[in-house]
Amino acid sequence: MPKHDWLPASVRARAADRKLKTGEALFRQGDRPVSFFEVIAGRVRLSRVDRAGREVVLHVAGPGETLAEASLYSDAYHCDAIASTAATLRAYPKAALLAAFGKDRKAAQGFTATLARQVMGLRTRIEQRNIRSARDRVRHYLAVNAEAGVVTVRGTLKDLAGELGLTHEALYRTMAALARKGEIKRGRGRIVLMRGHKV
Amino acid sequence: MPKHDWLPASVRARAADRKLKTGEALFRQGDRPVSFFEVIAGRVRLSRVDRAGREVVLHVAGPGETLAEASLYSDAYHCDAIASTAATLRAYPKAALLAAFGKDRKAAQGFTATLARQVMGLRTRIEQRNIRSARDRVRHYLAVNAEAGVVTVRGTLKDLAGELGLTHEALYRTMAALARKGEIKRGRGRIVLMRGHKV
DNA sequence: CGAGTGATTGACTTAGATCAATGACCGTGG
DNA sequence: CCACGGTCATTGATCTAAGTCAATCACTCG
Repeated sequence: MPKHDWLPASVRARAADRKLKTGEALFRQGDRPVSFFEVIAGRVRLSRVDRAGREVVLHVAGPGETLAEASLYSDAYHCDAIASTAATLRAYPKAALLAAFGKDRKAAQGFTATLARQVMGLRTRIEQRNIRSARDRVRHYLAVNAEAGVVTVRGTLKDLAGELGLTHEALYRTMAALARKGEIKRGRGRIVLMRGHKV
Repeated sequence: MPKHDWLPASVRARAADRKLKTGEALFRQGDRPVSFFEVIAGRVRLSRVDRAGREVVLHVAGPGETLAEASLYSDAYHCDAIASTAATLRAYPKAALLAAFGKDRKAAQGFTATLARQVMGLRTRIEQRNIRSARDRVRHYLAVNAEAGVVTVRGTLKDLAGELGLTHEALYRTMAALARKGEIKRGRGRIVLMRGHKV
């Protein structure tokens, strides 16, 4: 997860927190962006309303995620941001941020590098979703996220299931099957990949 | 799709094209990045090899796409890039690009804005993949990509099926069903959303 | 005029979603 | 201190939507 360590102190100092109740809007399509947001707690969804009047969700941002970064470079939001749960947001003034980028080469570069890394990570996740089989999807996830053959699971398995685009039941079953076959070993919060198992 | 119009002429001038045969490597994990690549034709996959010796694909880049942007800010590739088909790549020297960003505020900002837009687009695609039902997935796609109620299909429907994470058969059937219900009207290369159909 | 590919539809199969139930583990408030 | 409500983890049974295999038709391109 991005640590936002590229944020210069000058901008951090001017951050303001804002709380939203469920269903409350942070901004609406067409509003002029004055801030750049980071989700501290809760969940906020970005959505549009289609011609048939239905809401189309573009993204759901959770804690640690950042919101509508493209709006930093445009003068109107192109979607609504609405709290899906009670939520706390950290608002960084857009002007201060842009000014900092102008002055501070490191800050601008840090921001760009963060985005570049995000792009690559997101593409990897999409690639993962192209895998139909639950087993191979899990294998792909494990292979991509392993450090020296060990995957550390942050959060609950239910969350992981969501990230993988599986139901939690499917994930439990798949993990159980892999463990049964000796492909992995499970411990609290960590999964060890056993190398050399027959494919 | 990104037009790369933020690329300053100074960098464009120093671009060099390179052709790869199927299976040929553009770069390998650990190599020092000297260029930033754009796919002109063909397909190139980014992948790693896991502990069990299997290749894990991180991303497949097609024409117009850009490769390993994060490597601009790191001094070693963290994956291999291998041509999946015969391919043509455009290489922009990393040093020239970075230098241009230092001098030319507009260029740096353009690059960052492009990345920001990509991040949002990719997140929307992931959101779409969270939708299980083929019908709703197609509906989501149409709603997100419609301009004034009309979606222009670029490329073949098979390609679109791939982008949606569906088999082409499933897509054909779903589209036929939506057309039958009067939800959409199809013409060559375009799909018209009919508003006011009952949900 | 074939050969190759996209578009389309049918029949069949299956993997994974859904519904459901149970046990383990908290935290918490009386 | 413990009983209770909540969530996670896990497993079983069932069902269905989408994948797979297959065939046909319309094109386009040398």
